[in-house]
Amino acid sequence: MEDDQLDLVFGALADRTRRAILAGLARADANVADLTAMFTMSQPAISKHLKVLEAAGLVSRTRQGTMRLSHLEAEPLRDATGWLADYRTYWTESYERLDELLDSLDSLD
Amino acid sequence: MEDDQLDLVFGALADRTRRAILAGLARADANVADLTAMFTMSQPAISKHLKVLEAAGLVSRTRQGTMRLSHLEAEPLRDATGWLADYRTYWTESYERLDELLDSLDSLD
DNA sequence: CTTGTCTATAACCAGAAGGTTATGGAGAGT
DNA sequence: ACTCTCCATAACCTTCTGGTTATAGACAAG
Repeated sequence: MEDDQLDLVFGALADRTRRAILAGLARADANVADLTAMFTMSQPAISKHLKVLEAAGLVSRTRQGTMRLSHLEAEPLRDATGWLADYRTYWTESYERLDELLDSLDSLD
Repeated sequence: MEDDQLDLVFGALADRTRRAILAGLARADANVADLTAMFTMSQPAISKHLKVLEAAGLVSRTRQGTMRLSHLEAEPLRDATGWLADYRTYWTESYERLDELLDSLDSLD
């Protein structure tokens, strides 16, 4: 993965509002009004966050009548995970939580 | 993991210089002068980056005579990976690279 | 104790980030 | 055509960020 792309992805994830937006979109696609209702924040602020997420490739959007539906695109999250995985050999703590993570990853198939 | 902590970790990873510093520290501990030599950047700039990494818990530092050795603390990277793992079910692309990642994670024990 | 090396800190700067309010444009319905 | 809703954009403000240079502090060695 390109450094530029990682900048955008990690940068997008560095804001808790954007992480919360992703969490919301994980449950269901949503329009801007829906997302604005989820936060104590103005609608333009949400639109800006969506633009950041879109630039990072984490969200795609389609017109649906007068609305614009935001959809989670989780692919870059895998790429980011791939980058992080390079450091797994340096995870030095007890393996409890690591096992947990591995279990959850294994449960994929 | 706390939201505050994730802010710091993802924020720290959002800069390519800091990611490169982590990559360097993965190979060996290093002092500020060493790291400064690795980049076309002033020493204070590197010190600032180290401060950010330290705040995120990704680097610890010990005095070694007149030097200060920086040491990689990868634990927060695992926490970040854990957060990202919640989205694994939304990785929609072909499973080739995912399998690769799972293999590498499995090879841990 | 003076000198030299390594690092931190201060002061500064330009630009990016994250928020606001105000406004304008696009579609659907009447 | 009007209107209402949904959303984007512009303009603005404040704070944070990432860099700089200049300087001061800590430690080792003469």
